Amino acid sequence: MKTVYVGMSGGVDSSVTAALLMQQGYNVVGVYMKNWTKDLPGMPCPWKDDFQDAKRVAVQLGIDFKVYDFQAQYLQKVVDYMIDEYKAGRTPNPDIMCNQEVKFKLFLETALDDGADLIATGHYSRATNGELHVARNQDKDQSYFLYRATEKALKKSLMPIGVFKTKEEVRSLAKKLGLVTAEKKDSQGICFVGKVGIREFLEQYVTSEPGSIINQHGREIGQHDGAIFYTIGQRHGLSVGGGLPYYVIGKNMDKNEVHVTTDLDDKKLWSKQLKLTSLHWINQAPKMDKSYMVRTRYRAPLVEATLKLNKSILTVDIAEEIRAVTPGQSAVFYDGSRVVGGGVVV
RNA sequence: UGGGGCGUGGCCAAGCGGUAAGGCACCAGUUUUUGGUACUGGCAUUCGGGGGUUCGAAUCCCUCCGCCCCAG
Repeated sequence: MKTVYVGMSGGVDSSVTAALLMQQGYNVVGVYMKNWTKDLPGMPCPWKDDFQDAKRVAVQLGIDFKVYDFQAQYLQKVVDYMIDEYKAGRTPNPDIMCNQEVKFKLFLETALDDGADLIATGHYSRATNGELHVARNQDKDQSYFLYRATEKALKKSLMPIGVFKTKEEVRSLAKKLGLVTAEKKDSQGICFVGKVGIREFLEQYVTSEPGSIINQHGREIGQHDGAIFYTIGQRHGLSVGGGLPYYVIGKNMDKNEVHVTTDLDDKKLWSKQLKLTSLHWINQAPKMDKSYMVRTRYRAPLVEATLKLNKSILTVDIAEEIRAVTPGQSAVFYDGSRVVGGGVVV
């Protein structure tokens, strides 16, 4: 009998994951990854509740339960990365980094050393034969966040939630099994900070100064309180009114300027070509003479693209214009249902 | 100082005698395991101040205040 260590976050999905694997005959061990426990002003960290829920489900299922304390590594690999990226004027995706460094590396290695044959997570995605595929539930598909997992890690990973067509099925199964997390609300926001906004989080770690907001004609139309807080395509939070909404089209970190436009067709708001770095391919590198489907943000519709590699930079020509492509964010390629890999927008 | 124009919520802006459109911003919520987007809802008992005419005024009259433009 194979032993699977299931990452249990205290949510429905990972609860059902553990239950399903038991039914499938695995020896299941539940693991709560303690990644972040820090309270922030006005928003206590929900880790204790989540931990309790994970533990309760483990007890309900009658499986062993462990806690892995990854706080130090999480801080270094995910939080520091995130803060550094923001400081550099980019917009990072901490959850992708969390999957790459913590769930499918640290957790995997720790579990294997601990006696596991495999690990499992509650992701809406499918890991089969070292390949990563989209979830059957197209709406919830989380493969975007997983493109930096390695083939080696995927060979050791199970994602049983990926076969469900709807979230309702997962919930009703949880209900049928009487799991205490059956009705728990989906989590959102940065995985570790909970509902706190990114801005409130950043304010704890960086100092910022007021700067100019410049419109498409080069006119200063207002002041912001730190260019670091803004990202491409953003509309709210500028506090400048009068006529049409303003969208961020760029930043100048040296001058601490935020550039905006009221023109929805502004060239700087749309891209037909991307430059990617930090490339990561899962099975083998994509072919340069073939077209793939790509998305530059979670849940965005897939668009056709062709790739061209020179040195370590991948140039991607897209079939249609994509709005607000943002440096620091990831572009992920698909070949049918299979995730090919991707890279980070320069 | 003369001549003209304007002053409506934080911003832009309709209304020009019948009891305050709309947009932006903001706030709340929905969607969402990043950021962002989008969607829904909320948001002026009051129209620069004061007085008057009228059944009734932001809309007419008087006056004061503040802007803007053109003159000389």
